[in-house]
Amino acid sequence: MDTRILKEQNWLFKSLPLAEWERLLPYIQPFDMPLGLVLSESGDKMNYVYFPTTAIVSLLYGLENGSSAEIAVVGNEGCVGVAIFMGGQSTLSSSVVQSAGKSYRIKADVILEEFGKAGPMMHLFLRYTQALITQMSQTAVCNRHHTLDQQFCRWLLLSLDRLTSNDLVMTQELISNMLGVRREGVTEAALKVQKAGLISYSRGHIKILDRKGLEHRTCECYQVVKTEYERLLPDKFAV
Amino acid sequence: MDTRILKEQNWLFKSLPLAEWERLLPYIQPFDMPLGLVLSESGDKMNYVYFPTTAIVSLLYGLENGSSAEIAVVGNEGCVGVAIFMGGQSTLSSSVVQSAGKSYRIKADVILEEFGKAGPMMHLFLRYTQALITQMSQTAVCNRHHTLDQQFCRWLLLSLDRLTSNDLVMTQELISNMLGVRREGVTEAALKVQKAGLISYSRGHIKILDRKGLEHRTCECYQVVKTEYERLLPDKFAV
DNA sequence: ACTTATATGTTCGGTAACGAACATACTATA
DNA sequence: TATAGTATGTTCGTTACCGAACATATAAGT
Repeated sequence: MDTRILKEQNWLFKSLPLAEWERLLPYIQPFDMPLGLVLSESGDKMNYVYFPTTAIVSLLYGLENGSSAEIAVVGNEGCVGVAIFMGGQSTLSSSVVQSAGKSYRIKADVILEEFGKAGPMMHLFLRYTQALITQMSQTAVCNRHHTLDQQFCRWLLLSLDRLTSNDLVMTQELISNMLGVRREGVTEAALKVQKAGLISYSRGHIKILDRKGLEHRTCECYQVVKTEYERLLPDKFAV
Repeated sequence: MDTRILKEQNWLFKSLPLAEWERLLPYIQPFDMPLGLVLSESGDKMNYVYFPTTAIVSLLYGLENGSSAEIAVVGNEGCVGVAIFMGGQSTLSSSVVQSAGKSYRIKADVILEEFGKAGPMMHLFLRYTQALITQMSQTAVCNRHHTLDQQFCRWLLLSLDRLTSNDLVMTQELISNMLGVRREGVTEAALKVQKAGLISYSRGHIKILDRKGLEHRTCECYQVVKTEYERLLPDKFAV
């Protein structure tokens, strides 16, 4: 097994100048992310910043009545645990592995030490945080104004952008938790999109057949956020 | 007219150590905020960071179809223009004065200069930004799961917390823009809340009669965000 | 092969908010 | 005091989503 740590596997790593990278390298730990793993619960003090490579993590917000909603998605373009360097130590959101895969992690104090130098890493991480803020804001507006159909397509595209394959391992039940709607609603949306020939699925496996079609069917929110990510995180897709 | 600049008028100012404060002081400009003034439009490069004292600013997100939604509110606890020090220079949200009043502003390069020292000001501003992220996230979930009634009460309370009086100057039409719903919906909500004796209003003036009642009628989102603000911005209410 | 668990499909009545059209009432100002 | 402008109130049919209950179908375990 190859245990080398590859700078190119995460956009934040890739964008670090060599000096900073070499300072961090001894502290980078490989970390496996099985589906459903909870990296942090609402209000928990966070001990690590996680850098997904092939995994995808959802930032979720829960309500008293048990319902919840995803406010952002993090893949190999970013990191989980911005609250650590933002100074709050914890967040009210919880982070859950939405798609199994690999990641790296670094202890909070190591991150804080390097971040405090106010060098390239700080600026990089802050720019990423702003991209995250954009995603959260657009999600808020999307929740208000767009249909479940559109949001379902948007969610598929967000996941797709963070994977190398066209297959998602994800039940409709889980998607409904992310989107903060009923499972039945997702079933209806999925049926429509399948009938339109854009996806096919069965028992927790979704295959994307027509990506362009999904982009056409979703709301503007997907493209707006993507464009802003590309502005803030240049060459993201050259990873 | 008294043109002295008072440190106590804005929580971020108040929380700055003296050394930082004195470095900034020469660059602080008083700035009047009339109702409806647009501080920045979506995608504009921002030239100032604004620090409201008696004014309230809404961060709004617009969609292609002309509808919009408020994603956060900023009063004398914070500042408008976090994108400047986050490194993005611009945001997709626009900022509009929701309640007329006064503020201070500081040029972007002055803020960046002090921020780059990675001292107390940086940590303060980042902690505030995290509070803002919390507010945005909770708004996203609230948009998804709570009734217009509850959101109307929440909106009143958010404004109230940033004012000294119990009177809001605000038409139902404007509130509907903020909440991203129809004006008629706001009228119905306002009627119910008025019948319950919690507010009284007429033609753009809303008087809060029973604040506790509003807190009881709104969703958890209001208190959750307030508590997190108090954790991240200690002694906020000692301003 | 049989059972159990899980994922998806379908139906039904209910409701919150929508879109549009229109009615009323207060305010400003000519 | 007449008039125009603005803010609020009311109605009606429509729609998207909800909540619950139930039906089917595929996979997993023994």
